[in-house]
Amino acid sequence: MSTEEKPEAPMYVYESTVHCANILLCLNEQRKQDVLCDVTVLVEGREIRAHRAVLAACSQYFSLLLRSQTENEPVINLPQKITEKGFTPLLQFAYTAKLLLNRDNIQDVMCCAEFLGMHNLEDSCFRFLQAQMKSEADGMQTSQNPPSPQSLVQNHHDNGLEDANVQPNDSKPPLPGSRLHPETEQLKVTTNLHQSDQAPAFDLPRYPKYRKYHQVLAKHNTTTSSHSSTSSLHGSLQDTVTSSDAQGLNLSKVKAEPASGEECVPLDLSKLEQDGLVGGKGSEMEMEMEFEGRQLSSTPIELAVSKRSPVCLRSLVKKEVTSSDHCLTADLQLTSRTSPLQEPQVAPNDFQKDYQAFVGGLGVTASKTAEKLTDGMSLKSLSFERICSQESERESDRRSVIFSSQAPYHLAAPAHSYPGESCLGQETPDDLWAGSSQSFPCSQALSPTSVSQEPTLPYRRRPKSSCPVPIKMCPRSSRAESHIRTSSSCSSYSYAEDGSGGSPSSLPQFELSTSPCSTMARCLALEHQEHSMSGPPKIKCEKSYDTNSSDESESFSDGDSESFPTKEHTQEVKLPFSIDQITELPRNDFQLMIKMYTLTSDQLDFIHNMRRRSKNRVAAQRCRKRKLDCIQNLEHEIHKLVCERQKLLTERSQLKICMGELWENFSFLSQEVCREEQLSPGQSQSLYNLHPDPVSPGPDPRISPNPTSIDITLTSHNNVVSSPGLNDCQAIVEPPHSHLRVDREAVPPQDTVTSERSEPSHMGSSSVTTDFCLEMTEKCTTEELPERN
DNA sequence: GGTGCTTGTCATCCC
DNA sequence: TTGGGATGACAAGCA
Repeated sequence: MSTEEKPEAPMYVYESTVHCANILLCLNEQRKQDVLCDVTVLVEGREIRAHRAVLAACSQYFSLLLRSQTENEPVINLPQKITEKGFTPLLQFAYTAKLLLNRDNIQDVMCCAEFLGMHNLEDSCFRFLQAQMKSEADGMQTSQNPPSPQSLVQNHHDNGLEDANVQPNDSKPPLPGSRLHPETEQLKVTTNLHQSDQAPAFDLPRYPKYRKYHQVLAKHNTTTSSHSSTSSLHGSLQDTVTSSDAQGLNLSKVKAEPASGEECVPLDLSKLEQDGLVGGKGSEMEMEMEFEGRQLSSTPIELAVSKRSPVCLRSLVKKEVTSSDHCLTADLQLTSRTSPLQEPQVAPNDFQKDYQAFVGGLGVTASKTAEKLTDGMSLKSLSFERICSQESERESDRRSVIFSSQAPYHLAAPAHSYPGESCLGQETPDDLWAGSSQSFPCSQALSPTSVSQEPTLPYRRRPKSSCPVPIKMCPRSSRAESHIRTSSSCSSYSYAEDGSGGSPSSLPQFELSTSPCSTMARCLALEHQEHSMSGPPKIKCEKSYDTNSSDESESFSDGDSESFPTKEHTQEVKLPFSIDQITELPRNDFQLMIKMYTLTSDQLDFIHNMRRRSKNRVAAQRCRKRKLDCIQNLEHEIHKLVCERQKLLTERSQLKICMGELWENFSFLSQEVCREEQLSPGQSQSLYNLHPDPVSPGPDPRISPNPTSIDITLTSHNNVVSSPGLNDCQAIVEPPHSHLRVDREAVPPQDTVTSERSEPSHMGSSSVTTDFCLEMTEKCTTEELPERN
């Protein structure tokens, strides 16, 4: 596949199969020639030749090192901590976007990757691809307008595969520089995820049951966040691994590892079963790109599917340690199998050889890809086979996508799961249909695991609704339905009424309610087709009344016979799907599912009633929870307000004390000033001129220039401050309601009250201070008045 | 048997 | 028009 031999071949064909580092190589042939094979890396004394640009681009370590290194220093001696076992796969990954991991090298690879700064290997690869496609689309827009990855993904969605999770995580346009160091952005996203997924701190409700409900809800949210939050991947995965220890490595759980995790690489699950090469789809992708230039039809889907199966390296290590004996081989599915480097156990020499051949003969191996296309099984097929090995292979592609997209939702549900049902792979074909709700994404949300986990709780257990039971339908009879619910059976469709685990609102069905179900509907369709071929297994979905059936019938005949026709008492509704499907499918999928079957009006009524009740049940639970939250919030607000009021009251009392002291001081100072005024009238005049009233500048001619004294008396609420010189001058302040009387004129004293009240702005030098006092007093009184009232 | 709590359901409104 | 969410009211089970 040497590009030298195929100069006309688009460069992106080559780069599309390699790691993002090679984006540097694809710019032009000249530059590529400049950077090829110019560095020798010494790993444990062994020489490994590599491209300077590749090294620099794929590793922060090399990037920094080579930046300062001259062309005359073609040898890089890696530290001892970098082993050949760990470095070789990484270098191979840099060229092929294929990371081969096994139990022997994974630790070394992780150490090397961490040391070299090769984070987000998968992400960088996806970004590379997207950037490539985007740039390519931009370049060819005038001639061909090739579909961008986003549009392809959109088309993919429009085609019905609207799995929200089946998306490349780099749907955003790549940022400049994000190709080489995408971890910055990814870390940001991770942080946001972590923040947004933080389980809120729940205030425990007062009521015991609600408290229990909230506790479980909080626990669930924590669990969910741990699953959705990258930073807590390890812990959650540990739980997962622990739970799956009994069954070995749970592939579905592995597949459901969040894709946004740092230091995560996608895992080709097929490697768990066959330690050989896969990536047929990747080859297919490459071949399409190579042979048809911009034919990317299947690429985004493959991208999406492969993105659905990432697994964290650390998680892999844990799995390796705990349960897995398989050789794990990470495969981005974006690479071809062209390079012989991709043998799982790559000897260093082989690698050198291969990678030199890779340099010189990249194009040569391309033809081999086509030959190998049919050999390898894609991630889709294999994972699907792993998950649903009983399914026929005639629709393996499509359905593998479906089930691959499904699988994570089993993980997305809280760590608890049905014992023995957590792995789809364990399902029998019958389970797949009759128990389809078990494999149903949302059904996990309603799994009565909490019941099983809390066996002491005397709640009504919810039988496996996925196994439809006979249901007596009493259409349009609320009473009857109420009996159905409250009877011993309660049952076939009621949740575990512990208010917690079985509470739909407390479980992640809302998080899962969108996309997976559409695929599930497709599954249903497929299942339906299958079962149509072998005879529709008309499942009797009939609500049983268990031991109280006689009582129930009595109750019907006693009190409820008026509310519905008698003939409906014993009417049985046979439904071809489970209760979970009725209640949990999204609207479109639900309608789609209904249209698949020919249902009678009774069946439709029953289905719609059940669905409505289910929805309303959940809504009621949410509503009550909200109500309780509101009450709690209000109580909290009240508590805060009471505390604040206490604080304000204390502050006000302190202010009163301060005000009293201020008045005393002011009065005393006024006395002093008045005495001095009496001694030196001229100074008083100058004082007036220096401190004019801000409202009426300049001394009022009617005011005597020589006030003898100012007597301020605060008469409000017994805070009376009298000056010792009442006889000399009077400045009476009555703070309440602006009853302020300031008399600075000793002569004539008889005018003081009226004149000052009518013209408060003519208070001269003391007016400023008096205004302040007035203001403060008014503030005090106005604050106190409402309290008195 | 009365009471309080919890939960499911219905009716209704609204989007 | 239909579906669904929100919510008050009611009924039943349970301790």
